[in-house]
Amino acid sequence: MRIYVKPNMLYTPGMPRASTPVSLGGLFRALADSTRLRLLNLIAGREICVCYFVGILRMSQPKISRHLAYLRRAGLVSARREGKWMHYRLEVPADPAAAAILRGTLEHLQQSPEMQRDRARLDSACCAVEKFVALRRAPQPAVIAPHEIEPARAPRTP
Amino acid sequence: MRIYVKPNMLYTPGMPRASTPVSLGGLFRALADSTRLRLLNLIAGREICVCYFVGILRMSQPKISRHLAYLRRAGLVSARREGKWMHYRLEVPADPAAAAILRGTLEHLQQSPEMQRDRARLDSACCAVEKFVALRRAPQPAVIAPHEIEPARAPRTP
DNA sequence: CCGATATATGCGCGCATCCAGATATGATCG
DNA sequence: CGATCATATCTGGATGCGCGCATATATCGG
Repeated sequence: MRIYVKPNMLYTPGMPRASTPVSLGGLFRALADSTRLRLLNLIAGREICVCYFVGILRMSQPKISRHLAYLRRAGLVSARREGKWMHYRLEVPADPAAAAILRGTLEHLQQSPEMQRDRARLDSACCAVEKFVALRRAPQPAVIAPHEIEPARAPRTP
Repeated sequence: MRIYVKPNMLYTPGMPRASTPVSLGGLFRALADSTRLRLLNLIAGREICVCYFVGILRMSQPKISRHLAYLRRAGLVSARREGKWMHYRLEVPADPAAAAILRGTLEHLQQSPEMQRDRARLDSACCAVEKFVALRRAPQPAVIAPHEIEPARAPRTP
């Protein structure tokens, strides 16, 4: 059940090196692009398939895919294949500092008008798929339980 | 009382465009470099002169100066000239989201061993200047009152 | 197997950003 | 003024990174 990492997959230059232990520098590099911020904003709390991103952000599919790959290499999202579709979900960095910063960032993003618009488009796309997503039977985004994406919120967990 | 911006100063390419209203993307770009993170870690809470950075981080003076210029253009630090010396201090972004993220980042940086080492070197440099700073009479870093750099932190402020 | 579909990757361009080394600028001192 | 010091900027080369376009890969339906 490998998660889409081909055995002979080349190192694609221009991607953050660390994949699991996101250093803060790596985290910020991953966040330093508005397309990736919009993707993260949409992905927060749900598991979404790529076609929604393409339809909602109205960007080319390779561009979306490339940024998702960047986020995947940075350890901020993970992918699950289901048939033809790839579902992305937020992945909480192992480094607690990085996790806290990411969480705070996502929180602040929700106050941006553009981000709210994106989320609204996603919500309506879930009810009227063909309106935004040019795909016939695109799978619905699945909401993820809050505790799955907001770790270490509790005071103490041994 | 212009703050070191020469009237005919060229636009230095490769710097973030926005200087005052730091968008989140701009903030993250400014934070996406480990040298700048180390500088911010040292600068947090003090007003420091450039020569300390050079001595403590053991990097070339132009490199330090360039990253400080980057941070200055990003609106994260400001500079004050005093004779030959330039003193840098943290500048809180106008955007409250950016300010919160910056504050949180600085907080988390303090837990990194490398950052703690840097701060320790700075502390001892204040007592034994010539040991780290290769300058004759380098001015001492001045501590800045917490409320000046940590806005809206607190119900309580001594 | 074949074609369609969903997604990922290769390639090339252009600009941003890194760095080291050289040099310019601004201030102080003799 | 001229020397010196602290700092900033320029130069040039290597690399990072975003983009569009073309193409590869994986899966599904017939």
